[in-house]
Amino acid sequence: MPSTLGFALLGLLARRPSTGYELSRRMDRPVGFFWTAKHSQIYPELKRLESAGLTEAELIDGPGPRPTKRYSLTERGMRELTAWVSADAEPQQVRDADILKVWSIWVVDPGAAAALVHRMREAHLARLHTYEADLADVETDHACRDPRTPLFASRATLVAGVRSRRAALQWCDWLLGELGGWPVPATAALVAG
Amino acid sequence: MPSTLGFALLGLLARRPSTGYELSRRMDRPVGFFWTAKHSQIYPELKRLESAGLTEAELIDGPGPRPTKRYSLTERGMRELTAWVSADAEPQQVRDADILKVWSIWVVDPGAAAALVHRMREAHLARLHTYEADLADVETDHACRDPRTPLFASRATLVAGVRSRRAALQWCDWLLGELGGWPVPATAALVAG
DNA sequence: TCTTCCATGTAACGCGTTACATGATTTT
DNA sequence: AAAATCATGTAACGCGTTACATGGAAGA
Repeated sequence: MPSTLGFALLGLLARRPSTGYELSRRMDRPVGFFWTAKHSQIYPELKRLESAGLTEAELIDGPGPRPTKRYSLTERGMRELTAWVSADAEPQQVRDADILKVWSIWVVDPGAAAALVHRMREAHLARLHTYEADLADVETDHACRDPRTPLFASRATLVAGVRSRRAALQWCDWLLGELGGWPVPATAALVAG
Repeated sequence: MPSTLGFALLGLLARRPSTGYELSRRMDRPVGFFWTAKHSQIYPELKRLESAGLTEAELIDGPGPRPTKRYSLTERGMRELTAWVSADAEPQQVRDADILKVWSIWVVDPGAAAALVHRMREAHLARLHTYEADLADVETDHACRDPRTPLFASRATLVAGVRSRRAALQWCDWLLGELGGWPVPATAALVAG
């Protein structure tokens, strides 16, 4: 069975055939918002998928010193993809370095803590704007309402992004409120006075 | 500079000194909700932190065949931790296999898609209950309101968990609504009729 | 007696990032 | 002429998981 990256590539190829380079470009967005890979990981994985019979390659004209291959899904590849989508997923554990940092936020004074949360808030806000712009773009096509279209699925992931970032923003605001009501250390108090 | 796991361990030791085994138990919750590690990763990392002068170990009585060491933070360790908390973090990229799966959800029929989203919804709900229970426990102690206490930071991370899971639940419900309005394939239609 | 828990480690492997390597075409 | 872009790969390294190894104490 392919790795998670393998299924991401199968998902890209199910939408349309591509070369390795195109796949590494297409990984950027919107799927790259939730799963990323560099080209150095993509090329070997494509070879593995091909030798597993899930994709097939056709040699085409290309610029570089090496031959260019256009990959597409085989029937077996499509079956593997649908099976993976339908299958029960074991619950994944979260890894969030920001929240880990907040878990140790008590070691700095509330002023420095608030500064940290402010920076996190701005990062979430910037990401929210990106998601919203891409979502607006997707929604100009009425096909995005039909669950059988790739565009519907892209829209669903972007909506997930928008909602999670809005929740993160609200959490930052809540946290700033909690930090704000407390006496600040000497330097900050002097500035305030 | 330590790895992210290193800072997680420094954060644990800043709260109280512990042996390697205790640290691997304490990684479970609440910090483990957002960063996990197995004991096989913790023991070598503790050695690295010690040789970097960020922690120090004291030999104590223990059961196993090997000597037991109780680790605690040095002054330098505490300084590294506060510097890391205060420092600007480079934006981390998200990795979410669930959303990746939804990004390919268009390859299955809307009935199977809805079943998948239902299972995701239940997983989020179960996690939400865990977070809420731990949060209720933390909030019995009034120290959780003071930003200079470890309990405040634990509370902040648990609130983050609650809010993100609630957002995920609402997204699942939205997605089920989008999937629901569409004609289902033969077998499901027969059951409905 | 068998299993579980306590307790500390090492080894092998897979996934992911950074860096190295090559060379044509297009842009500055 | 130099730099960026197109384009495809390999190598080295770090982080994380699974499996292996050891042995005492407590409970079923």
